[in-house]
Amino acid sequence: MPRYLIRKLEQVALLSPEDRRLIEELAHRRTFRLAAGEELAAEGDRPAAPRLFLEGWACRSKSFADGRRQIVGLLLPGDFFDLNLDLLQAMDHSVAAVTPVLLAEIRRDALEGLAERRPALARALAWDTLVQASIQREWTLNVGRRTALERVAHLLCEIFRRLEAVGLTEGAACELPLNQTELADATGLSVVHVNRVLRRLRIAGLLRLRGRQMELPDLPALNRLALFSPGYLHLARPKPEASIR
Amino acid sequence: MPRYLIRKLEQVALLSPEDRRLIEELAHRRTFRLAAGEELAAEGDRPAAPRLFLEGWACRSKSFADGRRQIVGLLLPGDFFDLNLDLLQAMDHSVAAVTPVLLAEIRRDALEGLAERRPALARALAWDTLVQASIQREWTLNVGRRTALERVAHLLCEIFRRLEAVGLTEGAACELPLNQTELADATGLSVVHVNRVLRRLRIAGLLRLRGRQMELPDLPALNRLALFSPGYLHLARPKPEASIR
DNA sequence: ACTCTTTCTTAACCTACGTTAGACGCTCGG
DNA sequence: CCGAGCGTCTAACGTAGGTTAAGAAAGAGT
Repeated sequence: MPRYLIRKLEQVALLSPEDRRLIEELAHRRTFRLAAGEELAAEGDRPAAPRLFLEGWACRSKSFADGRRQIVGLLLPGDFFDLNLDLLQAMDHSVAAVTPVLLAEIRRDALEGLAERRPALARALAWDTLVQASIQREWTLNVGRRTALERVAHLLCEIFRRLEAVGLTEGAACELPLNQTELADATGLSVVHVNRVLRRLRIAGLLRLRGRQMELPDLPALNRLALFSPGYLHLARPKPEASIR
Repeated sequence: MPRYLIRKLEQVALLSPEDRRLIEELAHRRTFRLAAGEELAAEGDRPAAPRLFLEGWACRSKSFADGRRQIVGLLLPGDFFDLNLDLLQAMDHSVAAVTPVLLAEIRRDALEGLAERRPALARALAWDTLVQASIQREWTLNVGRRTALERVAHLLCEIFRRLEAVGLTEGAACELPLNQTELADATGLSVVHVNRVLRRLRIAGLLRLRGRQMELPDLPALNRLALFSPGYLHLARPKPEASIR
């Protein structure tokens, strides 16, 4: 069931069969389904138990009273939300399902003493948390210093690479269940401008969209345009041709 | 020596004298000094041992080959850099001293088994990591959705509140060793525009600058202008009058 | 087949911010 | 005391991206 998580962790850690069994066990206890659009947690809520995304996309977002909204992160299959977040008093952001979602609740006690019992697994989970932090820094850079074109392109490159890491790409194609409003909120742009940028990418032959699927026919060119250097994802086996450095 | 860290942690956790002794011990082993402007780590470097900032300011930044640069975070006295970062292969960002800095190297083995030996302390350290992540999300929101005026104001509010948490404010005043270039890089703006915004804040009576000190004569008004709600800092005792929610 | 609703798309216009340029004042080394 | 170098400040102008508005497409439910 938690095959995406396992696939991701195995890119950077050697998991024993016992580790894999433990992950399965972690993830099997209690699973939930959410419909697209449903909120998992709202700003101000008391954080609940950590959860693992088994299927589907969600996003973290923060918003102002006047309606401005920023998506501050994407949660893809195999991602945790949030391993330790329940130490905090109140959520500082919301989490909402973008597509129908399947998730597993992780019981806190299952993680106790993990560092001693299964050090490789504990390290892999710590690695995942660090990567989430690194992605967050890249997003700050993205909205802070990239142009609109670079920004959207970068988001697409990141999504593709992250899905690739969990085996959810097919050739140059993958899912893209975000609508243009959501792309705008993730990049700090207006919907209209996102539309303009997508058109330019399409005309340049760098992007094809049909329904909720996207295809990136010339990934190296898109990576270059986006100033995408995949190092920040800290994956062990980056595709050499996907790198600009 | 690590009094700022202790002060910060005691806002949210009950530390036993033994915990405090342990922190002192952690921090005393090896200390370093860096001059203003020196780099602690560069993008691509292999991460070193975790460090604790005892005195002085530093910043994390990422940049492009064409010179664009984004400061993605500030490291203030009492902050860690980075508790677990040495699990990663390569730094995804740089860290540079903004002022002369005093820091302590934390030996990894000192943290082993901490969860069992000193659970309250281990939780306090995990809390600190989570707060860093929360701040990073707020920065993404800041550069993504706030106007230039709000952005700069928000940065000032955050700096003030974080310094207050470690006891480094005096009345309405605190240090601000960042020059306008650095403020621009932290907010995703140009230097010229930061200057314009600072002028507006000064004229509005919300900011007074002399040398490397700033004074915020009307903090509630500045908080409102900045859309600053201190919840994301997850401090236990927020000043009620400093909140807008 | 219909509406209802959401999403996408484009055009016309506007503004918040960036860019370029230069003046002015520190401070620090010689 | 001088200049070099850096940081601050301001003005003039340019542009990337926002806003408003409205039509076209695409689903979703009946």
